[in-house]
Amino acid sequence: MPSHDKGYDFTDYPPFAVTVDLVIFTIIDTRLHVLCVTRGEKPYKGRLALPGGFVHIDETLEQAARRELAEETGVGDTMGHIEQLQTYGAVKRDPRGRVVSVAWMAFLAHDVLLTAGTDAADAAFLPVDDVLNARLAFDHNTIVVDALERARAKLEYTTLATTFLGEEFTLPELARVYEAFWGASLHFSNFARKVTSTPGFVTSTGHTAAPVGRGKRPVVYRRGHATTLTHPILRPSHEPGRVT
Amino acid sequence: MPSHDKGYDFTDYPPFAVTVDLVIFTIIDTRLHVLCVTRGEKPYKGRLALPGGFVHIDETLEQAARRELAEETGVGDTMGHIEQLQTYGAVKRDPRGRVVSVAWMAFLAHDVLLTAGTDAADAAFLPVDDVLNARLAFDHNTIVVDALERARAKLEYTTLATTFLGEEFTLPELARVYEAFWGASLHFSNFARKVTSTPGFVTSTGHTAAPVGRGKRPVVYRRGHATTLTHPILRPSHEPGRVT
DNA sequence: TCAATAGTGTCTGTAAGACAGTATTGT
DNA sequence: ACAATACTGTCTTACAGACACTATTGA
Repeated sequence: MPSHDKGYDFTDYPPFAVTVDLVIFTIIDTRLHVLCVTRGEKPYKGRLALPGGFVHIDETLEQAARRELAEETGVGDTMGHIEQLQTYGAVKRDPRGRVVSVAWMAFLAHDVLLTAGTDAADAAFLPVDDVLNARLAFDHNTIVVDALERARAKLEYTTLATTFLGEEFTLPELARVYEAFWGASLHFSNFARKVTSTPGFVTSTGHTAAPVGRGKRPVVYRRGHATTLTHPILRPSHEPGRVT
Repeated sequence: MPSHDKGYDFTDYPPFAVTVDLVIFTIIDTRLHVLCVTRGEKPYKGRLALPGGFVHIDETLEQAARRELAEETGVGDTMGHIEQLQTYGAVKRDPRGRVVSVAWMAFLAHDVLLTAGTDAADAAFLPVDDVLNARLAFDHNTIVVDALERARAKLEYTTLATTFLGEEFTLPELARVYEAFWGASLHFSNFARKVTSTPGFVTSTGHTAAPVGRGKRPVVYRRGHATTLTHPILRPSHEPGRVT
């Protein structure tokens, strides 16, 4: 029990445990995947769960999230994208006691994951549909649903789709990121025109990549400096994101 | 220290305190206000702060937020709008020890506040600019900035602006809600056409209200069933919301 | 009558969506 | 030659923004 001796007492607060849980998205072979672990301890032993763990007493929430991310995937701080999602605090969400969990969402390129050595043998990327249909531990199903909806919405008005790709990428590859998230095939010709005409979204490298199958060589692009889109790339469903 | 006797121990988790803090917005006389309290205890005694308090061991985070909202304003659960904003967990954000705060944002109509009796004499609605310029306790300045940006963005693509008004309202009143948040005068004629042509945004009552000054009687509307807007009402600045 | 408020009508520029057409590649 | 991929061009429709104009009210 911490006593900081500053003229006031702090011994009578309700004792909580605080954890972080991560929804780590990546795209493997045009399909969206989420990192899951199999729990080796009670409670929910043997069940699928999101990676996460207790926040240390001397680290911030973001440090805890990045630490867990590094432990499970091996990627460093500069890779990809991470942001706080929401905090879950139902009274009985953890049978061990009162645990509040700060959920985070991370976007990673899959080729980064291949080079980064992960020693977590119990962790695996599963297709998002399989994760949604599985019975996860705790309230992790809810967290995945919330993260997915938030991620889908953010792709519309940010340039974060590029974080799923390497340093260099082609427009068809970028389009497949959107399609993986939205589950719909978008009109590529209009997509390409929109992306290239948005200032700061992508910049051409001038050279082309190897042809895909028997086709024209696609132009190779890099990320631009823009982070938000004035004119969003809307989902083909034409329905706006449900916002909570 | 809770021991639930389920075959595993839970005594070695780091001890945290969890609080909720509320950014309660309302519009008074066309200006945006935020509820602030003056702290009567250490730390930061005498300083302005956001209303909030410790989460009880047997209540959810949302219950704690709604309890604090009711304590400070006297409004019930069905009034206005409340949503979770973000959680703040810097290591030394509270000098008493390790406190994680779940921030919430609430939208309330001012006339509701007048009828609801509030017994919190230390609480007062202050103009948002004054709050932003004041040195608040803890990291509450950051929380207010984050809440304001989130609120401004949500007005664009939701119908939440109506939560600042009574059951019945006029289009000029609704326009002034947007102007209060965005700090810019919008083109009212286009605004009125857009609002009335958006299905489910507002429904006309058929009758008119008293004239404002020497002018035409405005038509009285009620809220529609829509919650999100397919075609957002964009800020006149034409800059999209900065998203973090 | 005048000024202030609350709209309605109209015009223009821009962007989205559909889709035809062209260029480049492997088989 | 043909099919597959990666674009470019064009057309239509819709909406945003600007602004002129009308309607109603009090001073």
